[in-house]
Amino acid sequence: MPVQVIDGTPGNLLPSYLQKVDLKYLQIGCDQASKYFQGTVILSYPLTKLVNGTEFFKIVLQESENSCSKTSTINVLFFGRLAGDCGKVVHQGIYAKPSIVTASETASMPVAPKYTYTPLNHLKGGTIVNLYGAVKFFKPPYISKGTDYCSVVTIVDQSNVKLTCTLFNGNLDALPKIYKIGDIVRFHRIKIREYNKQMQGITGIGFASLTFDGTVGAPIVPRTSSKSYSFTEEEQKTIEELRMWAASNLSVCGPTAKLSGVQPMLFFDLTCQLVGKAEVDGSSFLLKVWDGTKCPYPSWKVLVEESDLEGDKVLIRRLRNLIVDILVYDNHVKLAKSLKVGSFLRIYSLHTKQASAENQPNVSYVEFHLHGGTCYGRGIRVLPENNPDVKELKAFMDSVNLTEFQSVESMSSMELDGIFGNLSYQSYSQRCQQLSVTVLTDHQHLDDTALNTILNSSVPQQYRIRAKLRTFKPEKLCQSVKLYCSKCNSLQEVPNDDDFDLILRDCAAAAPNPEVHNSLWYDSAVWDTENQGQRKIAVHFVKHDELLQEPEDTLIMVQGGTLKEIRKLSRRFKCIIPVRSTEEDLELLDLSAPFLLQGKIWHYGCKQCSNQKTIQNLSSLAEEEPSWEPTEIAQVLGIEPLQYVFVMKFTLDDGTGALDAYLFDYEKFFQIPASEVLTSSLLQEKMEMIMNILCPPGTKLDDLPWLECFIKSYNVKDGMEQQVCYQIYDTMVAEDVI
DNA sequence: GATTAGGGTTTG
Repeated sequence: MPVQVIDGTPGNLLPSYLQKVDLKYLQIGCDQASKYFQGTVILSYPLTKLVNGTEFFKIVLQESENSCSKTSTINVLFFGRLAGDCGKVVHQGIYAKPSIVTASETASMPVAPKYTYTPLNHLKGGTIVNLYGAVKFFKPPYISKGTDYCSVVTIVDQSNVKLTCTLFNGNLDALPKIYKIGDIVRFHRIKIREYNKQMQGITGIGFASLTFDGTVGAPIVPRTSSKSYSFTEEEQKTIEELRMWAASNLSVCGPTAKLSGVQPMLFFDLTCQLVGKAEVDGSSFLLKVWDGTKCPYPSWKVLVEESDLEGDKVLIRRLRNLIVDILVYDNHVKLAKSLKVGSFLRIYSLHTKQASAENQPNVSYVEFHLHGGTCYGRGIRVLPENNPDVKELKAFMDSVNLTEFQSVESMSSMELDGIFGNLSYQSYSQRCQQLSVTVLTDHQHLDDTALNTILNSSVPQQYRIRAKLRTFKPEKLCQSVKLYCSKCNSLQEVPNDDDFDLILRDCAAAAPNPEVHNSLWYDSAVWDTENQGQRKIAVHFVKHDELLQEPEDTLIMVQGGTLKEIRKLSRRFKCIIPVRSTEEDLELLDLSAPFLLQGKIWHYGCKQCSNQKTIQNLSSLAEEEPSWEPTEIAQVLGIEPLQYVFVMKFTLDDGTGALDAYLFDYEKFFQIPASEVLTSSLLQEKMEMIMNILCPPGTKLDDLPWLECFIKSYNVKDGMEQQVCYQIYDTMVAEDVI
């Protein structure tokens, strides 16, 4: 029997003439007849046959107590009967005393070898071993100061012993693809040595690794760059056991967070998509990323030249309220530069820092820094598209955009499916490029806020929004014009012509008092009417420098005229003030009538806030070169003028929600003065045309155009009830619409 | 062909 299996220390059972040698003795030419070699079987291959039928068996032995040999393992090849006998009894872990020893390399084997894995509490310096472990800590591969990428990985197994491995490779792909704490790794041919009185693992020739998701029950799919690797059912069991053990013995809840969950002064791992990048300076680099959620704090925007920014500008603009700017520094710059826009990243130990502007100490914002160095595993790792976290992120990002797009654009299901694929970027861009029919006159730097966010936010606040105009009120546009008193904030209807006519007729019933005709500052003229009984019309022409001016510069005061006559006069004279006469003086009519008519604009005063003064005060205006400004006239007459405003209710919808926002506009929004629209059919037609563009009748929401608006929320007390209202401002219809 | 780093937060 050429093979004998012995237990315990073999030394005493061997013939005494045999002398134990170590590997360095095994040289070609040395007499090995009286020598033996002892080692642990770290690898055995299944018994097989060579092409000529000879039985063949291979094992790898490792010296048990290696002290100074450079090589600690040796391939042992058995042929013929010995191979058959050994193959039946030799298995991994036993000591072996081979009869034939060769130091030559073997040809590659066509069968899978069986590996031995050393528990972490059985490691010895100077050995090369195979290991399994759960990742307790890791630094994602980074560019070392030498020639290679470096990754530092601390693993632990059921023995509860840790091993920190320093892994180098010029090829990033050859390093373990660890994405998070708790991942399971299998290292083959890792060198063990002592460093600082602790065991250390380090890459050597032939190092290879597999990495597995550490989640209990998750599919066991190895992550590796190796084209061929062994993987047995037994190893699946090993992984599941390690997963179970790690689940209860390893703190795997890493500091991951969504952007929506960031807090200032925090280090965390962010899983995100890169949408833009730009060089800032030699030691810092900008990454623009998003994860589909919104950072709850205002975040900084790092200023870079537009031309330096790489990425889809339209997409960046579209996602601007979800994108955060991350500055990466020093050693991370080189890696950051190499990142591809669109790729999914995990950024480890990202730092959020609260800061405030120098000139606005009350306004704070959050900065995102990836500082230099690799402490705490600080770094960036590209995640593959098939990574479960990436899949989840993509699904979430799709849903974010689906909500927005479903209601606002008609998209095919194909477009929806691949919204973040390359194909869809184009259609995405086209949608983003769709111009708004309104533009902001300020606040362009602000990000859009979704309507549902606004509806759920505290009041008062201001927002930039992008929405569609579903409906508006009043439908009859003339009804949107009101009179507003800025002093008492009251709104009132514009009196109609008939009301004015009635007041005029009332006044005309009383004859003008000749006592008050002609004075130092006006000349008076009286006309009789034909076939209208006693009615007389008195016109008082206000003089300047005791002289009458040209009619187009002249203010006249009219008494006893009808609406028709006054209209006629207003076409000729600059200003008309309807008056009546008392015993002592001329005086203004009731404030239900306009106190001043200038061409087509009729000026009204607030009944509540006006404190009428004598008409004699006008003489002071007449002395100087009179410009007859309505505000000046109102002021000297003690009248609080009412302003014409458009008041409309817009029902806005952005797909996330809908709200009613009031438009309160003198002229800015439509670029039409509210004061002139009632007396100009041309302006009325123009306004109608604009509203037809903003909200074409009979159009589906999907096909409606976009409106960029700035709105503010505010509370209104209606009796006991408090109501939240929204108002549009700093917004106007785009020039190409007008 | 050796070196790189050798876990434990920047200070922008």
